[in-house]
Amino acid sequence: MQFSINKTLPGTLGRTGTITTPHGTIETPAFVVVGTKATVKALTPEQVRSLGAQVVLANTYHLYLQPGDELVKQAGGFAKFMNWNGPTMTDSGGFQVFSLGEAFGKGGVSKVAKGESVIVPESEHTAHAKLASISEEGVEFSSHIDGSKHFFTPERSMEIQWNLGADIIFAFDECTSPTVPESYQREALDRTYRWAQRSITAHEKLDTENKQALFGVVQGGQVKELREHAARTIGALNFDGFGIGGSFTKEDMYTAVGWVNAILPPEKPRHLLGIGEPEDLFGGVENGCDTFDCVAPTRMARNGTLYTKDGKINMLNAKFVNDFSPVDSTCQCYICMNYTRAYLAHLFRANEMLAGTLASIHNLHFIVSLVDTIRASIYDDTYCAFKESFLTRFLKK
RNA sequence: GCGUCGGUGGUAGAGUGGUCAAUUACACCUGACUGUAAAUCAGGCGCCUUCGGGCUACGCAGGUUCAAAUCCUGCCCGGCGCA
Repeated sequence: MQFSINKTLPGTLGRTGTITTPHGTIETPAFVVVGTKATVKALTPEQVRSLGAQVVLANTYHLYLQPGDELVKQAGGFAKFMNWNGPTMTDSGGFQVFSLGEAFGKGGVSKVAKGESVIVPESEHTAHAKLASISEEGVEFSSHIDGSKHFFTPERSMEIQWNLGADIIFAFDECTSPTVPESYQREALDRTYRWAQRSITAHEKLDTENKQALFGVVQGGQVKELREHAARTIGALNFDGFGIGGSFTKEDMYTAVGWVNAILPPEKPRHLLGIGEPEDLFGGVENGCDTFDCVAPTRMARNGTLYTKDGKINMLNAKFVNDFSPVDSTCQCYICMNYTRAYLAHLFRANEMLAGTLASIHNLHFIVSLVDTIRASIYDDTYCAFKESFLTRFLKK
């Protein structure tokens, strides 16, 4: 993998660039489409391609459990397996340490916290039922599919990701919950650093020809000192790029990302893990992130929420039943050119599979082309004007 | 015509004297969703309310009872059986 910076966004950490992988290039900033189980839910790869996506990200944990990374290896890697002819990434499974561990069963805990800090005092921090438990060696977890026990280590994650065969892979990290105290954040951060070193060592043994790029993951929660420490230490390791992970408060997300990217080596690409609501992308780009992935566009789509330039709309709302206008009258996507809100509303109400497909095409097109436009606006020197006009309209109530 | 079973909220269908404004499901209304345990989840769903409560409701009309969706009588409507 190679990365070149093409232009910078004056007065910010933002830049445009090109990532060259063995399976094609990624013009950055770019939105990475999530295809967890080697499928972008509800879509064919042709649809994913034609909506403008450049790169797909799959998940180590999920593919390891089903159908198994050995089988994916036999298939020629997950890209070939799913018939995606383009750049790919895999997440390390580190996020599942969070979602199946500390966040398990807690509907209110997500990686982006609402409002003030949700850190609970150490004294009130008690163990909850969960599917994952962490030790220095790695993470023991129970399969959410059949309850069987498994053990992930940095070495195992590297091995699985090698078998899955993505162009860009991530070091095994611990994504902490926003509900844990700072003392734990610190402990987890140190462990993630040691896991990063082990990930590099393990990957070097597997990938002797340097086919896969390995990105280290910067954690540190919402604490400036920890974030900066992580950026310095992880940034000093021999990674090809970096992922910024963990939990944020919505308001502090961009500043936290800025702390990190001010320190990370600028010549290496940075991926903001799991972030991707429209309003978040601007903050991410300005603060030096090159790529983003997020399940929001596809999950929201399947659940009936669609992006429009005037904000999100819920297609299940009664008012759309006889609304024969397009989802977004200014959108050029296949859905907006060919279908009405009333039709989408009907498909959702009738529980037809096509609802999820059409909505996913629209939402992904919306996000992917939003980031494309952000990129273009940096080249054109119109970024600030574009951001202003987009956000004013998108966020107005 | 006789007999018999049954008529419950938008629908299906529980309930068979008080704890029933009525289980449950679906439908309907609204909200949530950020490295996918997710085509998922949560709340609401008779009318009014100063949120204490008040009012009207289980085919219709009467009656028994302190108390009826629940018991009795008549009527109306539907299924089935016999003529």
